Amino acid sequence: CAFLKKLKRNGDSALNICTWSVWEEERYPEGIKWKFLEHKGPVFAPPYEPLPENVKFYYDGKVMKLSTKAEEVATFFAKMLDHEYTTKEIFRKNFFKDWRKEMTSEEKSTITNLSKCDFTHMSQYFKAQTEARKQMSKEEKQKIKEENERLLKEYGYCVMDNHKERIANFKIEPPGLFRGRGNHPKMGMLKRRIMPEDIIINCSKDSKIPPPPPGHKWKEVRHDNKVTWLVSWTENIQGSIKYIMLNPSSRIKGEKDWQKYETARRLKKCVDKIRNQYREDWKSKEMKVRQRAVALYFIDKLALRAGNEKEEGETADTVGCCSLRVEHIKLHPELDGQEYVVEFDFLGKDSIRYYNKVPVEKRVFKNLQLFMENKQPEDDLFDRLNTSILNKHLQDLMEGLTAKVFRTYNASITLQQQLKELTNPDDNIPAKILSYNRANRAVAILCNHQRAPPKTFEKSMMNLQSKIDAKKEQLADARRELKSAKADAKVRRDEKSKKTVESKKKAVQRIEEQLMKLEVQATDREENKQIALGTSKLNYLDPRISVAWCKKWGIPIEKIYNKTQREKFAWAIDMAEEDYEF
DNA sequence: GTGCCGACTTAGCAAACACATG
DNA sequence: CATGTGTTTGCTAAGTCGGCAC
Repeated sequence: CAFLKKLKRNGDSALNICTWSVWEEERYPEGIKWKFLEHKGPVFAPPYEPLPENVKFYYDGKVMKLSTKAEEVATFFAKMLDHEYTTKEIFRKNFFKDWRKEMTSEEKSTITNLSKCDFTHMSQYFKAQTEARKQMSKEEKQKIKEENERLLKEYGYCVMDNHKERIANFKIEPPGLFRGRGNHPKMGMLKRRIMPEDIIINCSKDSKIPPPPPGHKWKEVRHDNKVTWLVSWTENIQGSIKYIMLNPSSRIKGEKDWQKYETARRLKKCVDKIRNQYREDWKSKEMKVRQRAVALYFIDKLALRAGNEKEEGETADTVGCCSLRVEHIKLHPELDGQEYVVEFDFLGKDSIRYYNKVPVEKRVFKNLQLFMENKQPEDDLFDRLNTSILNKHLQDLMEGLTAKVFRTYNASITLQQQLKELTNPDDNIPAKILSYNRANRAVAILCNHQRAPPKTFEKSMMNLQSKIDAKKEQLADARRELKSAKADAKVRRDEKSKKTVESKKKAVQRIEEQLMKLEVQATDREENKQIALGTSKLNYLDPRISVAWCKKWGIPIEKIYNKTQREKFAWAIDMAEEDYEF
């Protein structure tokens, strides 16, 4: 459809005109995700293989032979022995409770104290296994690789409408011990083995329905074309549903991704109005409206998440904007020469700490003081607000607007601005890429995408530094050689020595360039110590901005996106020209 | 409104892999 | 060719948000 393709090229939203994809030949009515879906079902975790006889478990110093079920769960713990969390009280308590459920009554009556359990022999056995796997011959490794490829080929793809699509996670999660992030009350609980009887298959009626493993039945086979998943089951820790879905490279995911950025671009058009509106609302007579307006200001300015309520005791204690509590902020009328500073300190998604001191407008500050009046530290800051109220309001301001759109919008617009600001036309490619990474980094910092500093960070920095030192020496040598060659040429005045000068010059230049590249690399790495760029790149930055930037400055797209990322963003690579504006 | 569920996106970490280096 | 290092991929937990029942 040439018309739609042109719309796409111009970056205009075809979505405003129709809700189906320009990639798809056929149109879908509202809510319909596909017409035909065929797949081979999931791959189950390999069955438990009992330990060899010579691997012993000891209870209270004495050898004890465990039943297969109890042994399996014991191996989960043994495999984690080196990990810090097996020392944690909650982890141990949860594990022991669930382990006991798997024991025979005899085992249950004997094994009453986890501290008397000795898993070290089992642990050593697994370590030896890991080691042996590493030492495998090339042929053996090749064989495993081929087996994996076979599995991928057989189960890793499906047919959705007229396309063969890659499946994201076709393997069922194996049983093990649950480890939540942060201080999770359920850490150590047994994540049970998923059986075909737990599995719901979703595919089209007229497709070849995947057969369950011999001797088993599916829980259900359904034909729901209003959803995108192929397989689902209910997980036993939180009771939530898990899905098998398509890879980000698929039409259905790509289209959704595109749509997400188009919504963010629509926000761009009305964000000024919305900002004026919430600034007005700071003065509202209604408490609810004021809270809503201050929360929205945080979401917009600081890219905070919406912050749904969570069930207490079921998950780690983390918050987002609407669920902030009084204890998470401190108000400083004056701090380090700045007025009206709010100090945030709370755990967000994945228990990542958000710590920030932000000067805010006086009205916001005064409102916060008001919201905190007569409250305990553990009380909600925005007691008249939740995500549902906020999102309903946002919906009124713009169709399709929700709290998370602000994160997408601010991330993408920041990238675009930073790229404009930081890219120096005279820079060479590595320096331009450094600029790109810095722009990316600005976004990651905004979104608080942190990572644990790599374990080998210091060492790797030192290695890089010594490389730089070596290169500097090499450069000094090359310069000396050039100098003497020049002197030589002056005396001799023949062609050969002139040529030598030229080649020495080139050598110096080459080394200078290499040195610069290394120094750029060092800067980049140092600045990136605790920052994770991947998440924003993958989820928040309109890929068309990056594609356009690459085109504009002649940077090969491979320098910015690796293979997987290029597959995910194929739609954008295909679509964006160098003049694309977010 | 509130609580709950279902579907989907977003997230950091660890294992696997690829590639450079000695 | 082994080894070490940086990059990529896999894994799955943890969010968002809409819809439904009460």
